[in-house]
Amino acid sequence: MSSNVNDRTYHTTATASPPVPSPDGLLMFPIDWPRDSEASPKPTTRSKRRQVKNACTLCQKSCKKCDEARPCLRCVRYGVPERCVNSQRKERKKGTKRGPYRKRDVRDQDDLAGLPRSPDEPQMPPPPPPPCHFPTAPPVQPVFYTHPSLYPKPGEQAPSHSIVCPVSVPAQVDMGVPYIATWGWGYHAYPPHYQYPYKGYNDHLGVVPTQSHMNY
DNA sequence: ATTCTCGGACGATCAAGTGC
DNA sequence: CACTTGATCGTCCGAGAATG
Ligand SMILES: [Zn+2]
Ligand SMILES: [Zn+2]
Repeated sequence: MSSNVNDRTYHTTATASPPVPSPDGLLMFPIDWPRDSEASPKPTTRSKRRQVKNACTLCQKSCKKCDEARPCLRCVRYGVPERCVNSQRKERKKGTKRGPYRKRDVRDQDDLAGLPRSPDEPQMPPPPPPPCHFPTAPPVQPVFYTHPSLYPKPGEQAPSHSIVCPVSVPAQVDMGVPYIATWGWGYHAYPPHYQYPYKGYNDHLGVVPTQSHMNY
């Protein structure tokens, strides 16, 4: 046991702080995710991780935190609010036999753990693969822009301007949206009909270009 | 150093089982 | 019927790999 995973102390005190060097692009910025309503004064008490009921497809694909709003904060931050849609949830299986239940006070006999509930109940032999991470990303146009209204019309000159973004954006963007990061407070915008100008862009899993992809 | 991938812990949901 | 149990499904943390 190298790092006790039960020891997770979610950053309950991470509110209104400067950008932190986190590998997570979005969370590098002081997005004040409401961890738990009653944030205990002591960071020693682990607060429960709050999950949204339904992440958007892009956050889901990136295995990153979403929020209830549509468009979600991530999509807004990355300038693709129109692509922020709820992911589909599949219906739960019905008709599965479960066998008799145990009572609360008789559990924790520690040898009961792992034993089948019923002698004739095979209880889930093959665990399916984890649902996280789409096998393949849906085809996305490798383009990026700040807002659809900013698209030049097809045939126009390639934009050499840069559009100021009111919020700074992270260096790492792993959500499945086309986006170009900038290091500072502005970023360039390109209309969808332009070719992706960067090399090394990995469209697989919807990865988007980052600082290292920029070479112009 | 920075970016990206993804294993798996954790949380939410809800049908099956239980008791009245 | 309401309540409890626990399997299932989904979210997303964060370590390690990959890349420049
Ligand atoms: Zn989202
Ligand atoms: Zn979204």
